[in-house]
Amino acid sequence: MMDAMAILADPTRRAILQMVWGREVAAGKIAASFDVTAGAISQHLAKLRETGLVRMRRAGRNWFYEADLDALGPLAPALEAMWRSKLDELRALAEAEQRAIDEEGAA
Amino acid sequence: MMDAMAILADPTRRAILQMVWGREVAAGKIAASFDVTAGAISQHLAKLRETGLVRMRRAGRNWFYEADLDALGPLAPALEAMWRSKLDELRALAEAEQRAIDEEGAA
DNA sequence: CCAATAGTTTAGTTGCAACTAAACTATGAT
DNA sequence: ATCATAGTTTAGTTGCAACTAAACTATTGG
Repeated sequence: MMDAMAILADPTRRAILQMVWGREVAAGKIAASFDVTAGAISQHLAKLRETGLVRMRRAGRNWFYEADLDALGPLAPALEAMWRSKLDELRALAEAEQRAIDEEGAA
Repeated sequence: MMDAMAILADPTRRAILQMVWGREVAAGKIAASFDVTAGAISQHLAKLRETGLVRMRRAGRNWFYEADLDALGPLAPALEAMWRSKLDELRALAEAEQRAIDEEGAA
């Protein structure tokens, strides 16, 4: 079996985890937001499930997944911080672009 | 290039990082503590270096490596916590064994 | 200058993780 | 019962990461 760190090494799996962070999402909805096959996503979900990083619940034909923050232990806050700082970077970039546009107008 | 998370997915690289955590260690000393070739360890060190996760300093024929805690960002405390809890587990295990021995003597 | 030491770098191999396509399972609707 | 939907599972392919062995670079010591 792969350890938690190895599971999180894959960018697709990290994106999945981010998607089901704090809320349940159906497998189909997850699969739809990636450009790989549903089978591939299902395999990623299976690995996340086997490591206990996500919980699963079936409701009719839908399988709802959600991150298990407790199982992630110290990695949970680390991931949140990384995602947050990534958002911060994007915001900073957007602001820098806006400034560039403003200065262009002033020149 | 691999991202920090992918770099840390490899158990050997994590063990190297733990070894140079908070102190400089020569490449040779690092390599000696693993059962793979020095070349393999050098390649791991190169990846850690390229990602900025370790710093390097040459002194004569020796190359000293040390973890760059700042570069690890939110992952630094997470790794420390994981290592600490691993130590805690080992300690708990050792204590349980000691108790078993004590009870055997008492029986 | 020559040999030894400390380590890196390169070329080539090998195993495994991620993927696709297709088969399969289970539920819901008609 | 039959078909559609939602998803998993399996079989097979492919690319890449980790490894070894060997060549190479740079420094120290005689």
